[in-house]
Amino acid sequence: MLDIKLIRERPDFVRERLLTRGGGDERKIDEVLSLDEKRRNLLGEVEALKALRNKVSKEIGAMMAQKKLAEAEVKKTETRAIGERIVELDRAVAAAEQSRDEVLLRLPNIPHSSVPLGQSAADNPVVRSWGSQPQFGFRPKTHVEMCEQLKLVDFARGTKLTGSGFLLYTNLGARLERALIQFLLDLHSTSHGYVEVSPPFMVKSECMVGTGQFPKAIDQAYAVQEGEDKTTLGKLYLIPTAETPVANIHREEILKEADLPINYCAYSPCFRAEAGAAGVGTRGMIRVHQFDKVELIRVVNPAHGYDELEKMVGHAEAVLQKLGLHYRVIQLCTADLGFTSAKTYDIEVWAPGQKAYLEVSSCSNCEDFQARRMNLRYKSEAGDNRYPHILNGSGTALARLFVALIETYQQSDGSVIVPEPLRPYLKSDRLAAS
RNA sequence: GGAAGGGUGGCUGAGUGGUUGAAGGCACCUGACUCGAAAUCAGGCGUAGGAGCAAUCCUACCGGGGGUUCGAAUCCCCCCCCUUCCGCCA
Repeated sequence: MLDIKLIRERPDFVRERLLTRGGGDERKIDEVLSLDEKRRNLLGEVEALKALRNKVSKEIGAMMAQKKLAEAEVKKTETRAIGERIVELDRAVAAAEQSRDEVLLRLPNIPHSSVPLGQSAADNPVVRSWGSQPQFGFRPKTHVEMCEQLKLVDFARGTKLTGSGFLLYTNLGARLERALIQFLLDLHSTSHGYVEVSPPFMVKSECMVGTGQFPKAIDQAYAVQEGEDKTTLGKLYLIPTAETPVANIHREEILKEADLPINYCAYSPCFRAEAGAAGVGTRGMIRVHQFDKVELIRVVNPAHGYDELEKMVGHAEAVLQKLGLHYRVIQLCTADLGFTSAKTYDIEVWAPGQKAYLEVSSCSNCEDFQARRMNLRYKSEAGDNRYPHILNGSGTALARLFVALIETYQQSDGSVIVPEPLRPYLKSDRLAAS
């Protein structure tokens, strides 16, 4: 959530920055300002009345103590009307505040000044790349062919169980998935200084608001119903990423400055309705409704937010380097930036069977945008409460990593060589049809 | 799910309708004393919103929400959480 004070004091700056996103949100600034002014006017009015009521009530108390009962009764009768007016105005203030916040909660974050201007994803610059596209002496297969031949994933039965976009990993496929999760968690927790956590896979709507999925993207979430109790429907949501529960761990808290930075890594399945994406890359494992991911979350001092973002990208890149997978890092331009992010790098891994780069990580600094929504603060050395920067990065998403891995390491005989770092986890150096 | 007890400031712990944003203690900060420290003494010490150039002032907050009242931490209703016991259960 943007700071209402910033909008009040520098509306032109906010409008100009939002304009670079191309979403038309800058047009809502006037609405926010007028709702905010309405709220403040009502607030001033009701607070003056409350001050009056408090004063009179004390006077009544004093009269009662002096046994001037008749006089007190007269005052009480006079004051009754003030109370009624206060109730009305309180409701009006709450309504104005709610209207203001409804608009405010749907405004995206302001892009950082270092983010390149652009009109679409086509304008995202490539920052660097690592390795090179592997060459094959044969036509490389797609992961779909390979999964079927090696029986790594049973697409048909996954669909039978739940529907399209849900995967049934089988045998060595299931083992590989589990090996990858463990490899990733071990790497980040032992080599990169992240504390491993294992969060709930369902959260309350407050958490979804905190990390920015709600209210705007509520159509992308799966809501849960408890047993036959229909009143519970919509109270809990399946998480679209571990970022949601993990970034909210300290919501409503005031941390100490010395507690920062806080670094968490977590595995979770991710549930995404992908509403409106039907028909787009629906075949195979590239775009599914449930996938595994290891997420990195950092809560840092704002002074170091952007240095820490660079480091976090490095942590995600280390995954692909260790696995020997060719990738490139791109920076999202203003038009492609996610709702909560001020600056984002995406990491795209090369998948030879797809002849395409697949996004396996997105690393963002959301600055204080999420901290403000979840009321997460830290007490500075100076003694005042401030909002920390919250960073999130995939380290990395699994279904696509799985794809890149088997497509990259496929052999002419149809088997897959397992890269060195995974062998201890998989207890095998090769995936082959049995 | 049932029963009982309980949720007050960083901690502890008073407070059952009227200068209580909240006694006392601990912790913390500043000053005095001291070569320095400890002890002691004096003062300070919550969060948020609003008005104001500022000093400062006002409003709200005692788990959350609603109600009664001129006035609620205190009374009433609903909900949440914690502890213990019982039931159920991987």
